[in-house]
Amino acid sequence: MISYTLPADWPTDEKAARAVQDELRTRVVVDEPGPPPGTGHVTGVDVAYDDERDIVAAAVVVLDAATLDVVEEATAVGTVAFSYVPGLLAFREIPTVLTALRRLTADPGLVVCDGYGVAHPRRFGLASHLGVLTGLATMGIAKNPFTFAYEAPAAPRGSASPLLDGTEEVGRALRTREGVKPVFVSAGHRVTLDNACAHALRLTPRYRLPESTRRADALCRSALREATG
DNA sequence: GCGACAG
DNA sequence: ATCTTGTCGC
Repeated sequence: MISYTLPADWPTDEKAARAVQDELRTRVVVDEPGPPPGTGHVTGVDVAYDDERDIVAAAVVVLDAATLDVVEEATAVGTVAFSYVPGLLAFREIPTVLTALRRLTADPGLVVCDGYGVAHPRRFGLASHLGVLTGLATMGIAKNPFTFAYEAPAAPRGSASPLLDGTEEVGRALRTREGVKPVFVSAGHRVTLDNACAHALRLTPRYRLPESTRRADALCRSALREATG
């Protein structure tokens, strides 16, 4: 069941947020392969902030998974109700992201977030949180390894190495461009890590970062400029 | 206790 | 995330 509704008891402080994480983290589904790469839709999600006025702009961009052409776009502007705390990013971004998703008429398909899924201290990063709340298949692609360890993947595009929390592989450092710093992929909800990496490669025919997040990044920035000035 | 720390 | 010019390269 797909729902873009923000829970009524959305937390506003760290303690409540951690309690919410502990309750929802048990609902993450990791035994579904997820949509096959190149089929259906892939939706990029990103947000931009104006720290001066506590404003946040979210953008969702639906792409045709086969051609990477834009199918539909939507934005939303809201108030930041949670400060940045590493590990609690979801509480800062999700409210406005849900509003943007609500404005979509197309099926989002697989949602690609700018950040982590289960590669998270509590195995419940932004992508997993969004997945559990909506029921959508989600994954995360981050630009930094957060607190996790990894060995540099081989130079060729497509090379990967495990992203480790101790001895547990929580994600993968994936080389999307030859000889360029890898991106950090993790499963969010209802997708496999292997499948998430396959999607990540299909989304990066030209740049290090996936087309989905590049598109969403550009859109949320312009939405923020429009809302601010 | 202190520093690090996705965006 | 954000503050920020010019510049090298395809």
